[in-house]
Amino acid sequence: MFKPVETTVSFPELEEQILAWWEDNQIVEKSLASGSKPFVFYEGPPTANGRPGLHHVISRTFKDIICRYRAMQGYKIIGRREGWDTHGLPVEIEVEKQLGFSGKPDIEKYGIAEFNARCRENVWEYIQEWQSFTKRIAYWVSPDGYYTYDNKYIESLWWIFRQLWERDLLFRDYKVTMHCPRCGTGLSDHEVSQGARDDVDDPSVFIKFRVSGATAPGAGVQATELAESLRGAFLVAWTTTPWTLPANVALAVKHDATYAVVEHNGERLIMAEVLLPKALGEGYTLLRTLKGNDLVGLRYENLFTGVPGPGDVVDIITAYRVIADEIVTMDDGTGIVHIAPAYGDLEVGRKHGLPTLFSVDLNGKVMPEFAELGFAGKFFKEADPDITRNLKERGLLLKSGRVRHYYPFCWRCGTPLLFYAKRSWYIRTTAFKADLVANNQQIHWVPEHIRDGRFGNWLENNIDWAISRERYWGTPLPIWLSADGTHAECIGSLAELEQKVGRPLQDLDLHRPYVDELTWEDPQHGTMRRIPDVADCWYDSGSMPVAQWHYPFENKEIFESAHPADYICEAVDQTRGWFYTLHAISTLLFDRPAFHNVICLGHILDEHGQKMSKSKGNIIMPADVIAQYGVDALRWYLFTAAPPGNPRRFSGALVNESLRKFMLTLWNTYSFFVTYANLDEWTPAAAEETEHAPSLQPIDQWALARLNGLVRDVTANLEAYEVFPAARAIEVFVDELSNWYVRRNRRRFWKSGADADKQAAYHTLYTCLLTVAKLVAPFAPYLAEELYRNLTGLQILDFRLQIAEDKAQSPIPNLKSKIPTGLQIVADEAQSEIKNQKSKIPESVHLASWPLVDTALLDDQLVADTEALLGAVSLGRAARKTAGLKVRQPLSELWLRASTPAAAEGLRRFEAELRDELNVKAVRYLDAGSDIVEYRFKPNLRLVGKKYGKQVPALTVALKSLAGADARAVAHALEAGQPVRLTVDGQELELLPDELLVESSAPEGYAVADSDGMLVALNTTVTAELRREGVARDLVRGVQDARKQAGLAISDRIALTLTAEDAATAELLAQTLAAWDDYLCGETLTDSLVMGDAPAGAHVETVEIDTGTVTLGVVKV
RNA sequence: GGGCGUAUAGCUCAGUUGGUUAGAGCGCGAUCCUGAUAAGAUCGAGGUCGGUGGUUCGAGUCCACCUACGCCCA
Repeated sequence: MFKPVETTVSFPELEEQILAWWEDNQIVEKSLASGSKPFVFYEGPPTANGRPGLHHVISRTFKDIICRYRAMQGYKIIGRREGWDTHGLPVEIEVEKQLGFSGKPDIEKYGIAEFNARCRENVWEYIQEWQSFTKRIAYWVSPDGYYTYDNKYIESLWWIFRQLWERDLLFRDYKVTMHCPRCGTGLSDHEVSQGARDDVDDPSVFIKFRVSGATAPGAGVQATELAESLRGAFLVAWTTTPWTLPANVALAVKHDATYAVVEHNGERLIMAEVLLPKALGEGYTLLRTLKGNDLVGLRYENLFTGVPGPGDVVDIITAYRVIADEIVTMDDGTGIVHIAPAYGDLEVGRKHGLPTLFSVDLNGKVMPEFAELGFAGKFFKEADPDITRNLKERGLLLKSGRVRHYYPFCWRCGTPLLFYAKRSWYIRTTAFKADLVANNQQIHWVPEHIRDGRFGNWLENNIDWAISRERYWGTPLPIWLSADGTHAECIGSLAELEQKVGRPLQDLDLHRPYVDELTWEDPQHGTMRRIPDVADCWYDSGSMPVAQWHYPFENKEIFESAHPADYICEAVDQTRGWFYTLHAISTLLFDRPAFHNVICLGHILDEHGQKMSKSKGNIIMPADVIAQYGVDALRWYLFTAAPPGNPRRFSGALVNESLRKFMLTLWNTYSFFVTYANLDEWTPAAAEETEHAPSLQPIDQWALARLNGLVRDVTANLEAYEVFPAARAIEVFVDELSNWYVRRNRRRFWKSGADADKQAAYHTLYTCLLTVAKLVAPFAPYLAEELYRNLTGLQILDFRLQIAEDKAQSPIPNLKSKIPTGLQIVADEAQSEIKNQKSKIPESVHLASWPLVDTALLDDQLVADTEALLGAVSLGRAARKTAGLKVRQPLSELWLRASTPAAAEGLRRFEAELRDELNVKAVRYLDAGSDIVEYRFKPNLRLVGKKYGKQVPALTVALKSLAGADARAVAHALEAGQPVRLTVDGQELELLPDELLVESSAPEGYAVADSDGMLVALNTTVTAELRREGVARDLVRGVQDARKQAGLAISDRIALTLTAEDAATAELLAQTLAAWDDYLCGETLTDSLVMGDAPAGAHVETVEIDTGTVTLGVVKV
């Protein structure tokens, strides 16, 4: 007995009920605690200061499905817990907005302690929404999670810093940031893009740099000779920022571009040949040309003398030379680019070993060192004319003008921004580039192209990781610097810090400003103070494998068994975010990857392919979709819509399609099964008795073979983290189960009695449904649970237990409300007996075992034969369509030709199915012996192509020209499995049977359809006898329809009256009934059949037969 | 500007190592089937597989270049 199942179902309601049941029975907790073999998962932490969106649904469902799958396989999932990213600029900006702040000075005034306290609260702003969302989408993680602002978490981060420090991997260098000289703060990329304009009026100056005649160290003889010959010539560079010229240290050329030396107004100028006309117009004479590479190493006389940064020792010999770099383009200017690392070209400078020189300070003022030149103290933009005038006076200005172009401004105050090289802390990842690349090769990426594409390239072009941020709400860098700036220490634990400051710090909040207040005296170097920077918050999340366990201070065993992860999953934008930081930290600390498998998700777009954003108003909230269609439909859509790496367009309509196409199909099959199983009082115990029983029909064997093939394929795909093909395979199976197996076998279920054949059908369908429920469990956890718990009998056991408990409590229990309609339960057992039965079955599908393939039931040949059968059925219907013969009209014969002898063999096996499905009396096979058709041949290109190559076209022609007796002879040979000799281009070839494809013409007078080498021809002659049989079937259908319309139960018996509208119809009716009245009565449960008008109260319907209308009257008896 | 990805029917998407007539679902039109189904079947309209060139007996598939869009970086 099963709980009755209605075909109408509200999935959102069902899901809410199951959710409540999960909670009442601690299913999540039990699942989290289950398993033995370890499987390691890392939760990539989101920030809870925004609301969860669809992109969170997709990443969480893809995380969830793999964890569920592994749990069902008996793995103990380590790290299946919440994680929260709590630090960083986005949080600060949110709080700044709330407080109406416009920059760091406001924060300092407000107080760092209060500001950070607000940040700490802000990160939990939507935590409740996140938690209920997580629960509702059935993302099963332990709420006992990690969060990055926790003191313990930070202590682990400090430990990592210390490891790096000891290995000299933490260092200080310049970093170019966008800096607002008025606000005195760096700006994030986001802020910069808010204030950038592309029509800014700026100077456009062409500067001459005099070639000194010397060369940089390491230059060869040729370069030395060239330098000598070019002595006194000018390299011409172009800039829109003359204020950066005092910081110039090099000139860059493009290595493979052509440069010209020209005579112009009595001077020799050097610049890119293609840009000569633009820069100089007409008045010049070409002297010679050179490649960019030839110029490399030339020295020139510096225009000004830049100032080294405080504490820097600069080796000036490395400056004022020509370098070749990829940043140089031939788009505008002169093809020679002026390089000032301090103000934007830092990477170029680092790559070529150039010094960093300054001329403007952080307030945007020209430094006092330039006082003699008259522009010291000027705001940098205002120094432009002075510098230009100075160069003009010295004869170093070729020409000057104005230009409109892109330039960034502060979004708050409108001040032009400086590109400014500031002191910054770095992790020396470049020292491990080879290891980063090698370890990446061990990672299984889905999709694969990320490994050597986006991620691989990123690693190949690795730059040191700038780790420090001049901000407030973040992990404080544990570096203390002496007052004289020469001594630094990195603290690796709280205990060490306590020792330094000489007092316990148990109650210390490891954030600014509290850690900033801790100082100590160093005997040699004076007071040690913490540097003010905090860590890049990507460092926080990338360290989570270590820090989430407070390693190495606690949980050593857990950590050691939980690194690397077996699986992680996030969207593609994390290649340079979390994926990279995990990988980098793991490689530097442990020399191994942080994860073995990763699914990299594409972005979710709206239905027009636009990014979802607040400003466009096209955001779809997950809660709305879930309320309408349910979580499973949404999840199923996400798994089946597209491979996960692709971007996907989203709309509610698409989710609805998943619901109708997949979920309802499965539900209705399930409902069909339960309805009839209950009528027959069939139980799973009966199934065990008929296992492998000979009464299994071929179609049962097919269903079980298909099912086991499905288990095999789904398992293989999930093993490879290929969720999309796994889900699609299930979808196809469910469709075939419903629209082939159930449709073909309905009669076996509703016939009376309980013979072995019926048992076989129940056994087969039950096995398919229960196995599918388990396969579906990781994908659609609610639906699977409902199916599983009813099919295993657990739901009924629960009802019985409920009744038994109520009876024990109250002598007259009122149970009606608790039992579904239609369910008869008599529970006389003791509670202990029911509990005993329950205990034998895992209580939830998510605690059940993943299905194993029963290889004995696999039968690829049978599956292939059925596929051929389905193809033949489809062609037969098409042939009927063209002939205008409905399937209800029986026909005498069908001719069939398969594409290969093997396929023909398979079709013979299912001849009965084919006859029945296409309603024909006989199936005949077209072979070489039947000469009603002409044969044609084509090469099987897949085989022949590789073997014969260029001869293929000639072979095709030769085959095409075969006709008549020759063709028949070839067909004979192929059927006998013998090779065929054929002369092609004067050469005799021997073609094997597999290498040819046979086609044939349609027989005369038949309705024909063909496809892929298979042909079906129907004899369209309808004899009087066939016609009567057709009419009988029309009548049956009409009566059945009338019964249904009259609202009769399936088992109700009726009295039937029939009236024809005219004589011809009456005649046909009479002839039909003479032969078919038993059939009609039997099919429709008719006890009495009377020709004549319907009695009063009868349900009346009409049915059309060949000659006219017949009126039916149906009365229940 | 660079890297990566995507481009196939009106829409959403499949398309195995290159192979014979490029598919599915939705939508539209028509017909049919049905005592599980909110369903199903068949047919039809709808494709220069983004473009150009190349390799090959043969290209949606491989290569080069170009175009559009997306993401990341500069």
